[in-house]
Amino acid sequence: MPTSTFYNLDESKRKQIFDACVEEFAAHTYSEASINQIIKTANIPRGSFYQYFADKEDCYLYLLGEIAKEKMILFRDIVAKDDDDTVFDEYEKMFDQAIVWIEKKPQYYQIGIKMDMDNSEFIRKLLKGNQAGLDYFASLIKRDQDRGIIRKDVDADVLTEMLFSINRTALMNFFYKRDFEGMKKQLHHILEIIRKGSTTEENHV
Amino acid sequence: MPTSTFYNLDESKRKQIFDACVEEFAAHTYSEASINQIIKTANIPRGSFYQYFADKEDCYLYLLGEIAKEKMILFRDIVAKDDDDTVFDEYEKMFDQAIVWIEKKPQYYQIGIKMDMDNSEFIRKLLKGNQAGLDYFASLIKRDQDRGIIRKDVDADVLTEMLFSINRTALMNFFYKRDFEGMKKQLHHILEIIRKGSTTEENHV
DNA sequence: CCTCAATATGACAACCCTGTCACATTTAGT
DNA sequence: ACTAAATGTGACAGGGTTGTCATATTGAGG
Repeated sequence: MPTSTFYNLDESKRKQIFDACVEEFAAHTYSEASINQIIKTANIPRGSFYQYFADKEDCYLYLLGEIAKEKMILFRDIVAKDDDDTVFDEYEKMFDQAIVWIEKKPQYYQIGIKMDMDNSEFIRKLLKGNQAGLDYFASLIKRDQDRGIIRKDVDADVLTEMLFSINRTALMNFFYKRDFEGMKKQLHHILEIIRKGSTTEENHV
Repeated sequence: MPTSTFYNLDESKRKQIFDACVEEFAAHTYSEASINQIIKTANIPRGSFYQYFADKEDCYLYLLGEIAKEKMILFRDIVAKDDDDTVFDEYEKMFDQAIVWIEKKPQYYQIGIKMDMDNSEFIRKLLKGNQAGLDYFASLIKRDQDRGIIRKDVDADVLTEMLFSINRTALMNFFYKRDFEGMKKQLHHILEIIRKGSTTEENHV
């Protein structure tokens, strides 16, 4: 937690510091990010930084917290759920949301990428708790198996992993190429393959 | 290139240094790896390191070269090709090979993982040239489309990316869990889904 | 106006790192 | 045995990092 001193600051100064953190943690891994750089960008003296944050970890957690808040606000009312949606439909909707997020705040997304790239103990612990999404998707798949949409011999966990693995790659690609329509089409195509397979009917032995 | 002095060393001493490099670069990213640590592990003085290698890059390239040599030797005669193989069969064989490699030399594989994690200019350049495999697979897919095994409306590049993305995730998983049979089964299951799809026939509209 | 707490500040210690270089030692050839 | 080249060596310079702390400044209440 940042100190009360930090929260007593002008909002403009707080933003100045926040922005400097975003810039640094988007450009570098947690481990590689430099407080020296942050204070230089934010234009505050070294001592002040430590008046506001206990240390680098404190600063990083603050940053993640703020980003999570913004994300919450952005997506609060956007989630249009349709009970007829299959897991694939929901997946596509989620993907679209992710793309909106990336386009709106590319730097925040890059912070996530860099977070994934780090393998310090601190970050590994932080990432551990992030597997709720996986369970949610596995449950959707099971639901669709009960509805008779997905074959029962498909392993829900395996399919979940496939979807997440592909999602990761696709978002990464999007991030670098920024071809919104192309990416949506490509993902749709991938889901078609996962739905119906890639081989001709004769080969569905 | 290491200096001639290095190659004039006893093989045992060279191995000692090589092993220290493996240990360090398996545990840390290229950027994070420390020459200090290497010389400590190899038990050689600082000056000697620079008598053998121009710098860290030189040392790393030497390491990669040695590993590539070993890999070549290991796989020289193992590649049993069958003209009736589909791209999926070849893919599975490749996966098996990768698993053999990981089981034989887990540290070498980890060096690869750590290499992927680094994003220094030097490593990025190094990784650029590594996309030959992708093209090869795309060509196999097109071949199977001509053979009538894979549907023509499937985009070869998209399918290639799917396969590689999944491969990556699967190998990563294997690396951490080391469940050989489980992993093989899981990959087979994934390929079944990619072949035949995951939905019931009624839903193949 | 004066005092005391809150806040600002940059020099500093302590710890990393890499690459160099003058000097010591070993080895090979005459 | 003597010389010259090859090799071994660790102190050092110059750069980075984080977190601390004594001191300066500011602001608010009596």
